[in-house]
Amino acid sequence: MEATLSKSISPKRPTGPRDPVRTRAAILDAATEEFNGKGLNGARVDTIAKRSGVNKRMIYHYFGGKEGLYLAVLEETYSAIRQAEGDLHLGDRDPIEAIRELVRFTWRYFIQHPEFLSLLGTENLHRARYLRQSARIRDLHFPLVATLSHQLDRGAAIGLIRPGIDPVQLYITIASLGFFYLSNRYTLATIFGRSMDDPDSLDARGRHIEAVVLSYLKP
Amino acid sequence: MEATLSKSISPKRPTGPRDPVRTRAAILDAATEEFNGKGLNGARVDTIAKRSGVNKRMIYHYFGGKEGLYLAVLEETYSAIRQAEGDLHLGDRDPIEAIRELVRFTWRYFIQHPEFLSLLGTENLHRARYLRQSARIRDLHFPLVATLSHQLDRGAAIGLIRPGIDPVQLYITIASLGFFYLSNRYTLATIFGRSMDDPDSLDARGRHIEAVVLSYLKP
Amino acid sequence: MEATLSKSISPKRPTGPRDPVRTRAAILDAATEEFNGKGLNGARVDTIAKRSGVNKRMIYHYFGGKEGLYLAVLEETYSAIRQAEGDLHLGDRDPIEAIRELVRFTWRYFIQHPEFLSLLGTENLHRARYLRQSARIRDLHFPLVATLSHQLDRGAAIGLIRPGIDPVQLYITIASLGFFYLSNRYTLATIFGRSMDDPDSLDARGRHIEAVVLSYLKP
Amino acid sequence: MEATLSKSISPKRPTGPRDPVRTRAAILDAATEEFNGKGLNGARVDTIAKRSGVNKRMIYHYFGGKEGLYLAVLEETYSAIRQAEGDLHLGDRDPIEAIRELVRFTWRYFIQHPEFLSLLGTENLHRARYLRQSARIRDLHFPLVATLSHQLDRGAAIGLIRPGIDPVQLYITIASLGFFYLSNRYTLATIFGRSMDDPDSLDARGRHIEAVVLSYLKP
DNA sequence: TATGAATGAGGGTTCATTCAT
DNA sequence: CATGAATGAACCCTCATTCAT
Repeated sequence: MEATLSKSISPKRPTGPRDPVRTRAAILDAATEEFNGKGLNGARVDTIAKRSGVNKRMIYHYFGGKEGLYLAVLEETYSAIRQAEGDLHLGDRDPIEAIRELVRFTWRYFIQHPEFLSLLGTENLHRARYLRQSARIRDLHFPLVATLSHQLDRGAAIGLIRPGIDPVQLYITIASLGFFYLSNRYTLATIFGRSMDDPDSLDARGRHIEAVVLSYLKP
Repeated sequence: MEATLSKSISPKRPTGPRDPVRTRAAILDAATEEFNGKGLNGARVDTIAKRSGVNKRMIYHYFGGKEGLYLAVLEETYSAIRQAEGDLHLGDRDPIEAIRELVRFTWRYFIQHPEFLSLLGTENLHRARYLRQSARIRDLHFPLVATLSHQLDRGAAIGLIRPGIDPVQLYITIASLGFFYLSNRYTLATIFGRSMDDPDSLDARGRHIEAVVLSYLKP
Repeated sequence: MEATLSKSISPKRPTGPRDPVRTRAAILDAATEEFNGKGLNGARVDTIAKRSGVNKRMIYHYFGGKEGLYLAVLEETYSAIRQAEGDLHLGDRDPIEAIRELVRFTWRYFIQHPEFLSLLGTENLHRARYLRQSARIRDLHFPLVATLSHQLDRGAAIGLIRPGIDPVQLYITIASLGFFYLSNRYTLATIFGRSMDDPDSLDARGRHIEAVVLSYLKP
Repeated sequence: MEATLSKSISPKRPTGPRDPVRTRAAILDAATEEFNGKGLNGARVDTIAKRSGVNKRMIYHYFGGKEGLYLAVLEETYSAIRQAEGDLHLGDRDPIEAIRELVRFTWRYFIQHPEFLSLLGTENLHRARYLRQSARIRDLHFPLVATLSHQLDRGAAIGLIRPGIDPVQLYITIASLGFFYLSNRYTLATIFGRSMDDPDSLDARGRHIEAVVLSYLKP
């Protein structure tokens, strides 16, 4: 998605006169790239302006400032994953299948969206000071919990899933197993002296995660 | 440990005349506190100097600069957890007991040492650029892997543990389940609208983690 | 020229709103004064900013940094002397006359432009590390060598000038005789206990230089 | 001379306890090297201490400070060239021969002692502020002027040398022709795009200088 | 005599943001 | 809507020098 945007918007050519939508998108896109891997403090407003081919002043016009821009990026990022998650229609499947699919999707999404991991890391370093200001963010997560809760109940009722599992706890576990591996892969590779990045390692981790979660679901 | 040092060294009083060991320790201590929660870019050398009660120049004298100091903090932090881990003497216990103890210890340690989580987050944002320069770091982790491997083998031999478990994979999982919850508790609390910090929640998470890991070990 | 600029731009009054050309010139002017007599290391960016009446940040905006500014000053300085030299139209005169004029001009120019001497001294202390990065500098000196070469050939052909004189060697000699006297006048005055600065001494040196060069030209 | 000292005093090994003469010499030697090519501002007291294998405090003990050390280096440097010059016994030769020998010696000495050129450049950048404080410096130069004056008079009396030549003026010219070429060789090489450093170029310049001076002497 | 830890005053540079056009 | 020159506050780091041992 990011690559697509990068391709469609030349970083050198100005966005052209008077195209607010495009200007806004270009800024957001460049900002996502810059905040990812540089953090909030490390990111440079100048770099974002240059990369987006937009005048620096526009960032203040559209987003109020660096922090406003950062929050917009954060919201956009969360919105994107929940959107993709919703497209899975997990509610329509069998309980075990639904959870297995969520596990696989989460792992895949984390691999394909390093900016999601990075931005969350940054935001937690700041103790969610910015995310907390978001009005939309809570609502974005109701469906996920509701669906998971529904499937756990159904699975427990027919004896396929251990009863009493907290859906939030379970989701955190599903996310944990992939998130930590990927976001900490650099230090992990260093301390264990072993690549974490190559396709084989990623596959092995994916299978391991699935095994861990499904073992836990068993009654 | 940090708390202890913080208490014994007044931030206002100078470290006293000519006490290199104490000066070095005071700097390291203040730096750990500053890098934790501010990150590498956000941390201020001036603040570290002021908090440690030593002249700013001494930081350059002892650590070469901000980055050298940061690396020293990182090494110290890793060293501390591996040290505490070693004190558990996991090799002397029964396999399941040893792993259960490692799970509990890890969770406890993460709770009590937020600076460990924070520093690792920061270092991974920088893709382990600094940690990679450390010569000692690999050696620090041999014992952990060796012990875990040994216990997994023993457990598998007597039919108590599922065979074929990769010890590194397992350790990453054990760490994941606590690390992600704690380091991301701020965004998690925000998106799920539920406290993650109170004792009850921490206890519940601890029990959940233990259940997940032990389910997975079962043959 | 420098004096003129210094007069026209008050060091206290800001350069006025939004006048890039003037801002750039003001910085360059103040920098020439500061590098002259302080050297590269001794010069202070703060002083340059203050003297030029512009914000310190602008120096980085226009010149990239202290060293970039220094190189710009260097190029400007070289450009100025070659420009003035070109205005003599030495190619249009008789050979001996042309060289005599070059000798006189060079001496006069060195007296009137102490910053030229000083900057070259500084740059040679640094082994031309900065000048070497200049793309324009070579081209600036082609005409001088060409003209001198032409006149030496003509003079030799009609028997007025000793044949076989290397134009570069001759130019270096012409410059030497004035440059060394002026740039080293402070130590020379000290070791010989005799003023080198007063008009009479300067006149005497000028006549001496002319005599030396013309003696050498004779066949 | 410098090389000799550098060889006899290991930069790593401390000068040993209680050897004032050796300590002083080691500092002076390292300082000459550091001031040469770095200038007064660019030179670092720490570097001098490290290179001389002597504690930094000793520099303050023996020379009072950086500037005192610099002056000592300056005096030492002047003293060395005048000493070597005196060893030529120019007063005992024929006039033309004596001057030719002085020209050759000066050129050779400048080539072999780049620190002499560099230090004089530095000192003149500071308008001889430090050298002027030296009590010895004047006396060091009497013999040179006296000898030169004597030989010029003798040569004029027997019709071999143009009468009325000012010995100081002549000496400055002799020094100029070599000094400028060597001290400015870096910028000269850059602007003329031609090496000034190789043996052939140095030889050519030496012959040129001799020709210029001798042409001028002719009645 | 000798050591090296400690100091305080700045040096160059960077940055988010504002302002005139 | 758009530009990029201009700003001032800090930030990291350096250095000559002094002090306790």
